[in-house]
Amino acid sequence: MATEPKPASPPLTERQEARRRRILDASTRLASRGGFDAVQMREVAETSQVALGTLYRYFPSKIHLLVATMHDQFQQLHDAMLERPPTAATPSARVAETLMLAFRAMQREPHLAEAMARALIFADRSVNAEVDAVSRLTLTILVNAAALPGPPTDRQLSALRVIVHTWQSALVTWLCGRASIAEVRTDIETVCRLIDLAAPG
Amino acid sequence: MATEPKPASPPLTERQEARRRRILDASTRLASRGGFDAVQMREVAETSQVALGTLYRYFPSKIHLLVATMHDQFQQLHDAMLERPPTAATPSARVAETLMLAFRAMQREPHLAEAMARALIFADRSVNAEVDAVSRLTLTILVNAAALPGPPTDRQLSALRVIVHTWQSALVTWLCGRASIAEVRTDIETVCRLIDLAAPG
DNA sequence: CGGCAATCTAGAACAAGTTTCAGAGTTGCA
DNA sequence: TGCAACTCTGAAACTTGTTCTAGATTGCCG
Repeated sequence: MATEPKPASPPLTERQEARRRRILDASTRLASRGGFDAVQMREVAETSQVALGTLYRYFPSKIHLLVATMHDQFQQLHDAMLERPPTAATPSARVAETLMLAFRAMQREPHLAEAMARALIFADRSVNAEVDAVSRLTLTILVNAAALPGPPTDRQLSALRVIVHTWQSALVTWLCGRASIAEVRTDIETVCRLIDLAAPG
Repeated sequence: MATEPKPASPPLTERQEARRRRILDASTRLASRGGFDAVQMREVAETSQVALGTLYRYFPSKIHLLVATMHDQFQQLHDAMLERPPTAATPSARVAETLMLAFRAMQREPHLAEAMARALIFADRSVNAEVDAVSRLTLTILVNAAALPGPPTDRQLSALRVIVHTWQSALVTWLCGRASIAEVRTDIETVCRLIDLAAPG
């Protein structure tokens, strides 16, 4: 699937690591301020003290940059969740709890959420590697949250994929004012029932 | 919700109607050829024999244009479905049947599907009116397909929203090569179970 | 018919993503 | 240390979506 020099990329030097971090931080800051449109490549380059060409060497497009930003944010979210796992009684309720927690985090930074979510869903094939990374991380978070008794079955994995789709769409729909929080909550609870429904046996 | 001059737009003259149709046809043709990127506003204008400024008067952005194109295509799909309603036994199976039918139509024109789907999910608030129109049409198609005994309940409407979200996401995921047809089918069947699950009582 | 208001046309201009390039700076390595 | 290869910088150029302007056309009303 991945044709880009992503998997076997050479290890970065310390300065390069620092540059990458500065870029991601600038992206996050600009996105938090004004959303997708406010993340302008020239400004990201300037803010992170890097030449435009260098920015494009690290992230080959604005979409790549924002998807990487999302991955970065999700990792922080994941760490936070490992500290405080969901407490609800059933797998579906735990997944719903986790998603609503994530949703509330997004509500706190709606512009950032908008920028990342739109980049993620707008991404085309050239961003597959990065999008897959985010998907895998998301799935990991949800599998952890579900805390199923055994390893997830195919049906449960399908249910989780559907849940992720729904969560992403609901997020965008809410961000665009086409759905209320109440509808989002309802839809998330609705779709999370699939987990119990897909229980083995 | 709608702030644009959409609801009470004055009736178009015959020539204007013809221009609009030429534009939508050009958009469809270009999208079928090369997808989202191939729909270039200058080329749409040229192909449809209309000045660039006029194109922007009819459709205020590329996203507006592609969402309108999707609406146009769905209306044709809807007409086709009224002719041959789904035949499966349960509401969820009928909805799944309809969605897979639509999915197969998309497979026949993958570039067109990509262009429309990406425009739809990328659309921001300024396109709300048009996106809502497509959502309403989609929901209508599915409610018809389900052929529920009574009017749909809130839970069933929520289930249908989730199904639409899933269908759209699955479509894009498939178009980007991030999921196989088999996964798409599985996920659609998975999510359609929500309809039965949400049966009243 | 004459004229006004809206619409359409052609084309330039602008904005932001992306590419390119020459030269300066770094790094790895013998 | 010295050099070859790679990386970074700064700036200009290019692409495509979008806006603007000036002048022609159209549609309509008296």
